[in-house]
Amino acid sequence: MDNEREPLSESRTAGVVRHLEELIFDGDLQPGQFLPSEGELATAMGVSRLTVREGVRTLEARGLLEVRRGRRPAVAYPNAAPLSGFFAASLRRDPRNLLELVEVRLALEVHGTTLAARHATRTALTSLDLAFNTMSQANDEESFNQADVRFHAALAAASGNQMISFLIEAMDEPMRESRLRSLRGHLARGRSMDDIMDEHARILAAVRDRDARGAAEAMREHLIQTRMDLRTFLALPTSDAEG
Amino acid sequence: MDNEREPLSESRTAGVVRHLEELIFDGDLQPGQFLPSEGELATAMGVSRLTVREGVRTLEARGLLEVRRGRRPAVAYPNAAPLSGFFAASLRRDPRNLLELVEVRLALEVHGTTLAARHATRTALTSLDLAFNTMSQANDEESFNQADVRFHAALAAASGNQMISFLIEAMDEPMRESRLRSLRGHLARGRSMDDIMDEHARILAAVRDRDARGAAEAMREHLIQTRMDLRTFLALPTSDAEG
DNA sequence: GGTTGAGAACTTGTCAGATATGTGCGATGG
DNA sequence: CCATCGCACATATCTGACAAGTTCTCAACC
Repeated sequence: MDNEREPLSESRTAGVVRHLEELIFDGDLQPGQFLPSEGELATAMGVSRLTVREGVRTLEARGLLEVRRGRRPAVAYPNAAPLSGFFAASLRRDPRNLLELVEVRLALEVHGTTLAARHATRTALTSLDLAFNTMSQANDEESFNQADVRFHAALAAASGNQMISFLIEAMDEPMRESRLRSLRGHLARGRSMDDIMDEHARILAAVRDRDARGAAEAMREHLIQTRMDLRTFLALPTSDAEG
Repeated sequence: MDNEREPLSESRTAGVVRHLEELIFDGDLQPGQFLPSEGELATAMGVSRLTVREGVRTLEARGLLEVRRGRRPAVAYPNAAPLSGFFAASLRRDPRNLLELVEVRLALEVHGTTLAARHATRTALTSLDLAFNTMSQANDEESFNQADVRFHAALAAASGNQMISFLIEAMDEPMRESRLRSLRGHLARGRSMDDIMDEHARILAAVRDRDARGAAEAMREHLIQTRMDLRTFLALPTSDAEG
């Protein structure tokens, strides 16, 4: 019972999508540069403007094009929007996916921290310092969380691996709410803000010392604590297994 | 000089997208179920069918809808297509991103293996066995690689974390070509297929023994070898740093 | 009664043409 | 030289129409 059936010939919209992809990838178009207008593309490809529009929409949703009224479509700078959309949709579909996302984040951040300890440039370390200081001076939950996000983003950036950066960044927005919950759980467990600052301080020190293993371990411990905080808030068993 | 300008009121298409998202997420529509037809949606939302179509296309690109000619749009089952598209686009934009992807994969697979050792069900172990045996009996490059992919996919699935599974799966297709390169590099380094099988055997054994730490370590070593293989093929320095 | 098959009804895919509105550039005037 | 005002161009959206694929209905047939 193979119910799958390939269309005999790809739809015109699919053809437009492929054509546009070729323009973007193989057409020597740099991010920020403009494509021909919808009308021009339509006549060039022998389809109606409507069909071009649908293709353009598809590539916009994939984060490859930037469309604004009155301007021609522009090649987008690489960005994490598609990832962000994916994670956000996963969470909206089933909030239980939050715990899965936390695991992904743990894996990526621990490895990212390893890389950061090895490759962080001076400027990367500077922005890491900045975020850390902002955190320590924050006097309300909101600004603290904001600085916390910036710290982790700066650390991901320090890894020199943009893919990791994008993934971390993409999870920030969908997990914004969970950060608050985690903080509540943290306090509910009788722990203080100083603990959190200590954890971050250890990470920062190890990265600065180029101690890859120590930095990874510090990050791992921090994220395991965070995971327990979240589980506490969600009233789930707080297994303290290490990984 | 803030050149950003928010549109005074969101475009109608954006409104349609939000409306459709609400239908999908909050509308008690299960994957596989159908939305109202484009025409019905159009009259219900007071826009033209064209506008509805653009919204539908957007959500299709995000992996939330499945559209086929003659049928109404259906809610899609959660899938990794958007992730796959993202990774593929990243690689097409700049093949150097391959090494970054390898790092992401290392982070996720190592952690996924840890989870697999802890949580793998009996059936998950069975399919892992199956993939392993298929690998060992493969007699050409193509079928070997195919079984290799299945082994890693089964391992990711055994972690019980669908998010990790999706991410691994999403990287498979874009990295298909690199797998061949890695194999070439492997042989170029004077190593044999038996080495690869040994590495996999160690992983499998540790997972079976519920030895989370050992499984993670075996996977890490395997992926570091693979990374070196790839670097050899690409004629890059093969740093053997651990992480 | 159950099965099959031909349409009918519905739905998406695509086209054409038209209007509204935002962008950018160049002419114009101070 | 510089600000401003149009005008050409581009996207956003609508209407109406037809082609082509899918599903449902119902009658004819075994």
